[in-house]
Amino acid sequence: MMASTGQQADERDILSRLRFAILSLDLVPGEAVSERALEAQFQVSRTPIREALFHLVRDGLVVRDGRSYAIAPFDMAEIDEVFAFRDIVEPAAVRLAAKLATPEQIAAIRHSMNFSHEEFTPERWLEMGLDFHVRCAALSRNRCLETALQDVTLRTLRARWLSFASEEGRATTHREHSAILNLIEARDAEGAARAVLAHSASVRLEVRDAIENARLFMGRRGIVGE
Amino acid sequence: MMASTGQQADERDILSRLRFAILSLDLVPGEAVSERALEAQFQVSRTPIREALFHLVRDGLVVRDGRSYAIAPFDMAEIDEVFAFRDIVEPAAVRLAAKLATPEQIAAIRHSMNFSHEEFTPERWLEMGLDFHVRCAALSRNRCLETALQDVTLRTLRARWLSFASEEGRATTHREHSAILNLIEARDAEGAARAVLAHSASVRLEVRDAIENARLFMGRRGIVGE
DNA sequence: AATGCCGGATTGGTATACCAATTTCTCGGG
DNA sequence: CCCGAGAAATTGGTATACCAATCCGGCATT
Repeated sequence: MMASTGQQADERDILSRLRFAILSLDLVPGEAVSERALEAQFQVSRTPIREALFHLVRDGLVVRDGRSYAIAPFDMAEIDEVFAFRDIVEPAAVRLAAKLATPEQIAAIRHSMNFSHEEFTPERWLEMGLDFHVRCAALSRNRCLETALQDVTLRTLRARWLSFASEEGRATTHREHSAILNLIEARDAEGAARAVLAHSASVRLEVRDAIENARLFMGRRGIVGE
Repeated sequence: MMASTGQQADERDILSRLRFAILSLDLVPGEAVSERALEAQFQVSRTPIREALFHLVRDGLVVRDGRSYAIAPFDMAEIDEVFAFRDIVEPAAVRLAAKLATPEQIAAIRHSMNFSHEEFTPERWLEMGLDFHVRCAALSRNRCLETALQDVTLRTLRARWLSFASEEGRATTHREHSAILNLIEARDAEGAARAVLAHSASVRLEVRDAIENARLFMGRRGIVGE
């Protein structure tokens, strides 16, 4: 069946618990799930399970085929689309951010960035939810940009989770994020846009590697596309 | 209480019925709603009502303040953000569309466009749901672009509904849409991008006008922002 | 042995019952 | 007349019961 994660009734809400189970590959990509099985596993009734599943479908971690649910497989094609999309939207977002961000906002991002980097635990990294890119997008003062980036960021959540397993990957990310933030602070819109594109390209490669490495752990159904 | 729309139990699913009630201003922007009141009005149990409300919150037609629901007021600031976002994303989408669209896809869009224009009924226009912009975005073969445009299009749904009350507004829209589609067909990526921007600007003005005109019908809570 | 049909088990969708928290109303004291 | 305390009603959140559709397996027939 499944491992240790979700048996005793945590305090955390069911959405977080389910998401964690998916991200940690406790629930296998490509595998079918049913509301009732989850109800039994997580010891909550179907109503909140259903609600959580809605969110997870929306976030792309669960897919529906007709009436039945399945854990979303890794979709290489989708990942390419996500990064292509980000390359359109994120440069525009940081250009605006470079114009509009206040020093306080920048400091706040830098603080939580360092905080979560120095004392890294999967739960914290996940709980904080809004990550760097979403918070930068928020600096653009355009909620559409912010939520679009958030949606799209969520779709690579599992892959990033995989690639964040190594301290090295985290360090690279932290360095590039710092650089972007500095450029925003310096009001260098074009520089920030370029840095974002470069960062995107490197993360894209990392993510694809991480999935390839995880390929062995997953059945043929676990990875699709391309 | 409320007008004629939703009393007898239609066949249509509750999400459509609720959305229609909101779009037609049967449910007043800014007004509080409760699951139980809707349950009584629409003669379905709270479970599907909750589900529908979840979708409507996601689409921006309903807002949550703490635990309670309210019909989303028109938000002028949000509308500006929506159009700013579209001006970033849509040109990129049609550029890709101009590269990738097949003649069949273009013909399909043109057909349903003319179809829904010639024999216009509010229900059909609404039911078809995916409208021109979303379908064009789909031509980019990037699902992120498609869903981002869809999300953002939904957020101006009520405003466009208002502006589509006049045959004149519909005709203008139809003409501009045709022009964009022709440019895509001609593989003129830059021309299509320019046409989209021009169209966006004109629609933006139309939409703001429509809301201003509707201002009188709505209480102070019905319009916020700016 | 292969196939097709039937029945039970499982599924998601819906209705309803129950609860705790919040809001609203009322009524008494100042 | 105003204000506040407490009770009653209303709210969203959750659990559960019920239903119809679907899926699956086994048995009978060929």
